[in-house]
Amino acid sequence: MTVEPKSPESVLAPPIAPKGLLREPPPTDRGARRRAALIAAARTVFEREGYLNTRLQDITEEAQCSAGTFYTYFKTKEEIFAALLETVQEEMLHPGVGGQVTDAATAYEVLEASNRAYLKAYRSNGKLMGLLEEVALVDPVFGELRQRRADAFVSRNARNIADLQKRGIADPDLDPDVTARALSAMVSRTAYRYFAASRGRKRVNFDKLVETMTRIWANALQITP
Amino acid sequence: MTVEPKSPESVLAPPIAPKGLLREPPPTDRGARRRAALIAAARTVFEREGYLNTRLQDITEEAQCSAGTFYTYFKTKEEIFAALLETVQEEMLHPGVGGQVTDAATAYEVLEASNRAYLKAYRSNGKLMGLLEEVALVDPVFGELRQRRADAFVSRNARNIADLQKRGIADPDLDPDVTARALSAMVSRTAYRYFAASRGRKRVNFDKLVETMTRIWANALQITP
Amino acid sequence: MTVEPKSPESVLAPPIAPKGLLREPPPTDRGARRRAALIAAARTVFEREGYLNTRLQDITEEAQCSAGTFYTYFKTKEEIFAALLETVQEEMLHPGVGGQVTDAATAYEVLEASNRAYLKAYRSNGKLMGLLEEVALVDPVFGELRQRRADAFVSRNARNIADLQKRGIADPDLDPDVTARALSAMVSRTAYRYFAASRGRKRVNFDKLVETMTRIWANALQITP
Amino acid sequence: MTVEPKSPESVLAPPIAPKGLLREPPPTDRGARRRAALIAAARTVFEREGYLNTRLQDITEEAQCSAGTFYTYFKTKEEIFAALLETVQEEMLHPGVGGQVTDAATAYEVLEASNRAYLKAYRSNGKLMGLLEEVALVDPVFGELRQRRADAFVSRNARNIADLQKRGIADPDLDPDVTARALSAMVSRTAYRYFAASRGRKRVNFDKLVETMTRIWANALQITP
DNA sequence: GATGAATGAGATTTCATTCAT
DNA sequence: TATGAATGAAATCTCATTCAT
Repeated sequence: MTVEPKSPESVLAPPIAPKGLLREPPPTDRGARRRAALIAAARTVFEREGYLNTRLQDITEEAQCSAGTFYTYFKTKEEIFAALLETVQEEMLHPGVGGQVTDAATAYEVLEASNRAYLKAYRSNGKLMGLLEEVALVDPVFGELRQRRADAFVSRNARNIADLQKRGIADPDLDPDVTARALSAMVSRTAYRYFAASRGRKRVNFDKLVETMTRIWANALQITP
Repeated sequence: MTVEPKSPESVLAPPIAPKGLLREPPPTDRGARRRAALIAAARTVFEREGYLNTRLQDITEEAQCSAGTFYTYFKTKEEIFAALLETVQEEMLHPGVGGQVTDAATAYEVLEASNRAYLKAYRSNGKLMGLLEEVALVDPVFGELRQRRADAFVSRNARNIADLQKRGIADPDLDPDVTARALSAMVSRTAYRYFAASRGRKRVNFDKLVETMTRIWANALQITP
Repeated sequence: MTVEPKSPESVLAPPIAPKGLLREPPPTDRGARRRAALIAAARTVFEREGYLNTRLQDITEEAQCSAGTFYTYFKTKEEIFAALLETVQEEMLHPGVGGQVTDAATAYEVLEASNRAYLKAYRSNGKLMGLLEEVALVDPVFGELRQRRADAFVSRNARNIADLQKRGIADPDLDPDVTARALSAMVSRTAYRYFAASRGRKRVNFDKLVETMTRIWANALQITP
Repeated sequence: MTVEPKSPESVLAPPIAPKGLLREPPPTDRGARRRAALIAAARTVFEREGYLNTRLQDITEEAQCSAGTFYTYFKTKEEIFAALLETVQEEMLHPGVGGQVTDAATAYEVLEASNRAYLKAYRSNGKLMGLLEEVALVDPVFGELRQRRADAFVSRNARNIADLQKRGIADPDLDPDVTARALSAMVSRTAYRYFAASRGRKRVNFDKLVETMTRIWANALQITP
């Protein structure tokens, strides 16, 4: 199973994605600072209150500026959320040591590394990922955006699965598309449950989580480590 | 792997759930009809507009009654949604074919029958299931309710998996809890994608879907048919 | 000069006109009363403050109801203004005894009766006419509406003038279209000055005004009484 | 009919008028250029958007300067509009041919020259004249200003008419004041319709317009050329 | 002078809920 | 019960004007 070493987590699950509808950055330093403060405030409030419950006033209060100032930088809640995503996307998309997966790795090891990277990234941004889930469900723009991204990664995974099948490594009876979607959904949804929506429930052992995800995935494809 | 034949889909994924906060049914016939009409209207509008976008006025318009009448039967949007769930829960929970799974069935066959029943039920109420997803995310009451129900079924599945492991039929290296949650999530999430959130994308062949879900599940546990 | 006896003032100047964009009347008596109260309040406030200066809150305060109630009956300031116009249009359009002008009247007498009727109507609704002037200038919808109405009457006047010219009664060197527009503008604008925009200036003798308008008009066409 | 040859159009209709509330011109060259640029921008935007629709930001954007800079030169929208009027008043008031009217001209010829000059000036600044109409209606300061100016010219015209009556040249039955106001209104309003508010309607032949205005005026006074 | 960020009063609009009829 | 009018608390958004740099 050959995988581009650049972004291994992409084998498994969709990354987040900002919107292109962002205006040019403020010319002055002060403006940049204020904009950043608003975005930080937005993150704080969004994570505390949820996207829907957040009023613009909450954000400006958190950022300690007036209501009007918000509109100097953003037009809508949607727009500041897109800006927030853009701000954090780097940490979300390159969650660690993806590049270190070597060519010599077995398919199983690649899978494990990918899952680990993905879950690690998810864990360290759990609240934000939960937020993203909320927004995607509630705002069609983000919903479609996320959909498209997810689809892209699913089809890449599907190609990989088909490739493994051709080479006799994976169960040939599985439909590659459906399987890819199902396994991606499994990982991302499980991550969501443990890291984003874990309302006061017992925490899971991270290594065990990685191992289980990987083993399920490998078993499902009938890849034996 | 023994399963209570009553609700086979419960092996795999959480059912929907009504709320206990329902008032007593209206005494008169006319009242009962009104109430039913309001619930039917609510379903129509919810499915058309989404839960959040729906205003109570939309519902009363659809039900062709006045705004005030709504309050004769329900206090809030939440309450009518709970009533709607109660109305449909029977068809959701007993999707028909469940009872046909025999004791003699192999674990694989049980799995397949369960998946088929669950997916069939999901498919025939796709919009409503999507709605439920929205509401669970948006309204904490429903979110927690759904969580609890899901947890109950996940732990039952976990027990089943542990049992299979003990009997040497399932891969002993898998953590039963995490695995149960992951595979349940996989099925329910995949169903969601294909039947609830399938915005204009190509439809999947239903039998292939059932087969793939079942095979992944069986492979994951290392159960060979 | 033959004129349809129905609405003699139409010879000279455009009538006001409401909009067709009105919703159906409220079903209950109480609703009808409230709607009427809002329109009356709107007239009061519009005439006192001007159209632009009027806030919806001013109207609801004057009508002694809450802000929300406004929206039960109207969507915008524009809409309530249209409703107001509709309410008053009858008194504005049929300002008196138009039908009493007999066939035997000379062209001069017809002119005088028309002018008198128009000016009388204008005088008794001066503030409202001024308001209409403001709205037409400020809101394109009403501007165009008024334009179209005015054009219709101007062209009728133009036909009358052309007819008089053919019959040798009016100065043949005048362009009928331009003349019709010019004389109509003269009357309506003069009325506006004296009755709508007469900010504290000395009042004019009404009969002298009628006489002068008529004489100018007659002289202009070279009709000698 | 003797007329001061300086500004013949004043016989017929009111000129535009600047305000006295203007501050001293900026000392530096750069300042003067900036101010001029702002005024030019204001004219562009006012004519494009209308006075009311124009936000100060529109003007500063058009002038390519910052919002704060506006306040270096003007205090309000009102003030920059006054400055704009001052800038254009020369071309509005001395439209060219005025001085060429000789003493030997007959009253009719004077009338025609005056009308031609006025209409020509109006035509070449149609949009601005329309703007002035809007501002006069919307802003009481400009409204009164315009009123006073108009009154001044009307009374001069009234004196002229009275003079012609005394000399037996004009119809003695006309009230000089009302007549002066009416005929002035006729010309200015007609000009407005054709040159300022001619939204897509067919254009008028300019010479015919001049001729008709003049002939109506002459006929009205019973002056035969 | 110039900049552009910051302000905040003020206006509109929505809609769940109450209440008089 | 049914009606639909009335309410009024939010929340959003605009923009003239001020001010720190």
